[in-house]
Amino acid sequence: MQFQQLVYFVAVAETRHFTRAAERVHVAQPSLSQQIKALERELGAELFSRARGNIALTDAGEALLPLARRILADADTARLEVQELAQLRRGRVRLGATPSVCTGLLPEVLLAFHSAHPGIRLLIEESGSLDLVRELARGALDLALIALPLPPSAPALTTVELLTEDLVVVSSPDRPAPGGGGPLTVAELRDQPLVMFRHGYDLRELTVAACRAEGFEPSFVVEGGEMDAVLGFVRAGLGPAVVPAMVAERAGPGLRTTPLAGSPLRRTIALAHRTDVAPPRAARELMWDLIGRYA
Amino acid sequence: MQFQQLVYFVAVAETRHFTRAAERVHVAQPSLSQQIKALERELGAELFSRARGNIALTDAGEALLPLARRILADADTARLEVQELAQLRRGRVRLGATPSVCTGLLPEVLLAFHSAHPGIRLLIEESGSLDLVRELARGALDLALIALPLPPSAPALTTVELLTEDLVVVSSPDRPAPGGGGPLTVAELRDQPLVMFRHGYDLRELTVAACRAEGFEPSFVVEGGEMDAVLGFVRAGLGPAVVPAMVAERAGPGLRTTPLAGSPLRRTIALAHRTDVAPPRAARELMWDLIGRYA
DNA sequence: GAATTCCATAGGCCATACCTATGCAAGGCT
DNA sequence: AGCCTTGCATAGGTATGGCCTATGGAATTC
Repeated sequence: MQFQQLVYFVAVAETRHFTRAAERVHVAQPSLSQQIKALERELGAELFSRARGNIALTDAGEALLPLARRILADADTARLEVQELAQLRRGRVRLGATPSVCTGLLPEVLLAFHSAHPGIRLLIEESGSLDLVRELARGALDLALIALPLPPSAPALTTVELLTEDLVVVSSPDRPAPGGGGPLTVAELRDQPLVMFRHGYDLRELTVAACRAEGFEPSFVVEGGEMDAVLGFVRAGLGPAVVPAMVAERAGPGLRTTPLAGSPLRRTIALAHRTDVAPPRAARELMWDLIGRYA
Repeated sequence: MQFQQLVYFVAVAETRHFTRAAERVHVAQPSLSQQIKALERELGAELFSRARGNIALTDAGEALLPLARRILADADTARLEVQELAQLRRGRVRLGATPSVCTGLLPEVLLAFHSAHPGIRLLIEESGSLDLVRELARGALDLALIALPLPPSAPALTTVELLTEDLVVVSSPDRPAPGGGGPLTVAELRDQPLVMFRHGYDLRELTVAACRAEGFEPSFVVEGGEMDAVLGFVRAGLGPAVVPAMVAERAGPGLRTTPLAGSPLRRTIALAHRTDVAPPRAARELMWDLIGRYA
């Protein structure tokens, strides 16, 4: 059984006429006759009663017709669906990102991507790098934006470095500037109880690690909030916080930004995906957008 | 798109392995690779992510898989249904017959046919010849058993004469034999009020026509019943009736059968079907049974 | 009865599906 | 580290078979 044969069969069934059916499907009449005959031979039953000028379906033809139509409709549907996926008219991207990335660089990229491909659903998972790597490995995510280096448990992931950004100290302009106004050193944070993120933010691990490298354990005024809450606490004057420069820029008014001297605190944001399976078409497109914009 | 390509595609999707999929569908691995590639080219999208030892469906492949399965299942269903029809494991015969034929010759034929082909539904329409011919022409019947000659309105029907049978007079043994015991002439029915069938029985038209040919109009004790009722009335002694010899034979005890002298009353039962369309396979089989048994 | 209509058949051509042999890249083993 | 195995892709040759044109043959029409 072949798709062409079914097309021919349906054409004859609908026109009740071999010659006109042949015209409709754009083949010579003998070719159509042959294929109908081949189909009949394969199925072991006549499909049409060929009375001169009165072609009619036999009972076997009657039984085949609805199935043939459905098969052809399914084939059309398949072509259409696959094409829509390929042309990014449909689909989804499951993107994981750390909270600071979600706040910082994602919004404008996602806006541009969504404008270009309005049919693609964007599913964002906001988690710590560790969780994101696990979700990637499980296949629950197509892509993830994480801070390098990868956790040691990382399975076979491919990473593309997108950007390295400095971390800065934000504080309330209503309070004395930490360190007196100029660039700060990490050591100067020793006496500054910080507003700190909840566990899971790699910013937290990064900051704590930098303090420990300077020989002290940082102290926290308050800890546990998400990005927005932390900025709010800082703005209210609870204390300074260490955030990515990009976040500080966008945080709006009411915050003073102080760079860290010699940029000892940086982080590298990378795009990660599984090495063993290529990301879906839509995800590859988003990867391109990200790489083109930042790398 | 071709059925083979879908078969190969499903095999690879299920085994997640080109080489094993090739074994499963009994082709060489390069052939399978080529066909998958051809399918991907036609659809305009990759269907598998070919990572060494980890073949996985892409999103396009995910979209295609359920449709491919359904198409293949439909194709199997089509093959099966058509075969079952062809092998008389399923199907139906719509058979029309006059009431006397239904009573007389149909039962044993239908029993034999049903035993041979238990999957075939038998739909009997019991009507007068005129109605049967009309139903045949409409395509509402596959076959009809009618009394010849065909009504003048008969469209293009092919008839096969099955049998010619004498009509006989049945009467109650408790009453004096009509005509005194020997064979009767039609003329002798002039003084015999008959038990007569309802309109629609060709036996009625036949009998009345024979009487008129002898120059008299028959009179009826009672009229309007079906075959069983008529026999019952005769058995009860209401009067004699003219019935086919075959019916008289089967009518059981309680009836006296008197032949008509010189067999002036006969009828020919024929099998009729449309000339322009061949009857379905099952109907042809039943035709063969009828012709083999009676012609 | 000649013409027309319409499906089937015949024969040649070419596309393509299949095969075997080989290439090439990635792990795994000694 | 280097060889071997595994596994998909590629190359080239063969043959099946689908499509074409030309023709046959039966039934209907004028």
